[in-house]
Amino acid sequence: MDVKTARKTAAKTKIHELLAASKTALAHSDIQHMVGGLCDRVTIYRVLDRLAEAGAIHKIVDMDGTVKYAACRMCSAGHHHNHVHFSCQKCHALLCLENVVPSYTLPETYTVLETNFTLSGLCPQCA
Amino acid sequence: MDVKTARKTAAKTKIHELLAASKTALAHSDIQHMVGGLCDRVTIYRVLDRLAEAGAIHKIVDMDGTVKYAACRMCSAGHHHNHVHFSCQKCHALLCLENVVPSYTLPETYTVLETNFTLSGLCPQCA
DNA sequence: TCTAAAATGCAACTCTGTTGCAATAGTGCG
DNA sequence: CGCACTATTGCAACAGAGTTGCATTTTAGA
Repeated sequence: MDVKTARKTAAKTKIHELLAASKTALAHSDIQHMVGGLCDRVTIYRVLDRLAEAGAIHKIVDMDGTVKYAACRMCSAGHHHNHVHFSCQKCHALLCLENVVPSYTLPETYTVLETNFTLSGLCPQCA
Repeated sequence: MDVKTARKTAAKTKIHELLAASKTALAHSDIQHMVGGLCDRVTIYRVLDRLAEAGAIHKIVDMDGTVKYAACRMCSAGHHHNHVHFSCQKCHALLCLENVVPSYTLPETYTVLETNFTLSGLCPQCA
């Protein structure tokens, strides 16, 4: 049982701060640009993985296939990520609509473990 | 107004047939494997683009970011793609649940142009 | 049959993400 | 405080997906 104890590092702290401060989900390239030369490209990937693993952030795949990350905000209780994401086709921002939870009916034969609802269009700023 | 007239080619026919015959959505790599040496890797990309452009197939981004394609079946009327996709975590199949259409309520300030609902878990075969 | 343009093949390239390994730096303990 | 253990980082090299330019082939229509 070798339990790994996470360490506090500059990169981890900075990246988590950036995500927590951002109103929209950020792509790896956004983060890379924002941290400047603080750490390596690979480190960012690894930090994002660790933060996601730890449940501090969640990973979102946009409709166009780009991967983004957002800090978990209202996930404290139960930690479900079945809320809706909105992807703006103009400014390419991806935002979490934490309080929009869609409903659907599925045959019993399917076991749902995760959901991903993404709406695409124009956000309030770009409409 | 130079209208491009589409041509019927071996690659296009074959790829469309494959997609029409498949119960699940196929990735580029699946198709590449299935067509054998019939055509180049790049040609597959271009044919898929053209078929999607023509509305014969639609492009789906899976929850893990992989891109897949499926023939349009029930899209004849209105041609909306707001049905649900199911992604199996075990066999990695991606299937369209054409008759499952979720409902949700969104603030008026958002303009929705496209939707992408993907559920992930275990399909009837793998459950 | 002939021709314009659509489609293909090939090579080279970009972008995103991963992996192995040596070097660096937190963290707990004495 | 100083040490040891190991999580974390940087670097380089690699893998996979997708794109682009260009010369060549092929289709469809006249």
